[in-house]
Amino acid sequence: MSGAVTSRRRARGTYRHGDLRRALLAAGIELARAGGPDAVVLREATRRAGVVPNAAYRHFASRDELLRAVRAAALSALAVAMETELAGRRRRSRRAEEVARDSLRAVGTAYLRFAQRETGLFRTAFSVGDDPERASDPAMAGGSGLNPFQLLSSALDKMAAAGVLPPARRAGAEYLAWSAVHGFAMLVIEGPLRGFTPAQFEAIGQRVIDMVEKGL
Amino acid sequence: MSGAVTSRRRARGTYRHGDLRRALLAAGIELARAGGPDAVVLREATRRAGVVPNAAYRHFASRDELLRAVRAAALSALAVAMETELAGRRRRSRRAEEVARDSLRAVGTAYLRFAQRETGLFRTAFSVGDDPERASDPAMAGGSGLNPFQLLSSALDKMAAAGVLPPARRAGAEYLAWSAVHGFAMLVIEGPLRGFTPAQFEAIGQRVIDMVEKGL
DNA sequence: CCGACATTGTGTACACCGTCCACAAGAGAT
DNA sequence: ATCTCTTGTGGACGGTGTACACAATGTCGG
Repeated sequence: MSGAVTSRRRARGTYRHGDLRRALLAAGIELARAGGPDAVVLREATRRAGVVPNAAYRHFASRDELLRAVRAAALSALAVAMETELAGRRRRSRRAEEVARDSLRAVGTAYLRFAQRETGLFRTAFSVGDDPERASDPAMAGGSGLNPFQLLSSALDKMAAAGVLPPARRAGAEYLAWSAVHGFAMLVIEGPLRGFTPAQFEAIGQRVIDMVEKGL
Repeated sequence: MSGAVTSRRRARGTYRHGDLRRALLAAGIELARAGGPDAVVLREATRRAGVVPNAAYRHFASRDELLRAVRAAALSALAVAMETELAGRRRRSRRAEEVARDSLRAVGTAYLRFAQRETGLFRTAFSVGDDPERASDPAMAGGSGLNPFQLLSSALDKMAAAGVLPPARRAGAEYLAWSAVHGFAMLVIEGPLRGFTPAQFEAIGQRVIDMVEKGL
């Protein structure tokens, strides 16, 4: 009984893992996806990577730092989802006003759908505290290099440029739009609105976006 | 060395505690107030009550059940804050429309201020999953017997009655209003908007409420 | 080629957590 | 006074994050 049975470790013959940081991050993401932030447990990630718990400390200073890395990946995935939704709406060219409005709707809709489809990642992305607006970290950006917050800002800029959003109300509009959509997502995911069917979610979600568009 | 030194237990001479459930709940509330839901740790609560960890299991089936009780208390405190804010605005009598609008603003403002002042309790109230809409539990109501959600509904009813909110848009309006305010609170408390000063919080919070009023 | 050195994974250990089980101390009814 | 039910105690187990010493491996200057 040397060492091949106890757990499912040792699929690897080499002493060195080779790509442990990435493996731990991938395991962490999988855990977050399935169970949200609390499910990101360091020991389980190392187990999945086929490595002893302490090995993680060569790549992350603490469980919390691993969680932050997972969080960045989740934000990045959200950014990609937004970009995809945005691209899908650029079909035929229409009036600039309509395009601008549609950008905002695309961002909001992608946000809500992501929250619904990737609940664990969504919760992980927002249930952890981070330093304020460390916006420049490319780890949480999408293909365009913009993170979710910046994508929203860009949509609002477009609205302001198209004259749909009065300049006086442009400043801070991110906060208003984000608040509404984010709050709705949270209430449905782990709040008192749990149990909504996907259809209800979609319908009321669109009404939330209507409210933003109208009330901004 | 019989038993009087090790921890700070045994301020009590009697074997029976007498009011352990309440003591544990009080300790749990204090923990939640100071550190949010994760800080509600069963063993610490028993320590503060001067009792051995397992004693808690005579009153709560699990840590989770203790947490739910704390959560109910937090919701009740929020309801009270709303009621206070509502009462404070009923100064001179004005037009019904204005009163109705003001009720909604009072509910929203109280919500945000509570989130700001009692951050730990606020997070506890909403960061834990519960069965959908177990609305009738009086443990989470305020002095009026209504819980926060019901207070919001009542404000919206008032608006509908006063003709400020078209009947067609009354249904589901709770979700819209709540989403906006809740989302803002979450973003400021533990999201990317952390670091806002109280003044910013108050100012943008009022704009969020403006948006709701206008966009509903 | 080979030994010094930096990197990365291992082993052992600790404190803390939630929870299970058997048992003892008291309260209340008969 | 005894019987029984409730409530607190003691001890244990498996799980977690993490600190420390050590071993295996890669790297680089000679």
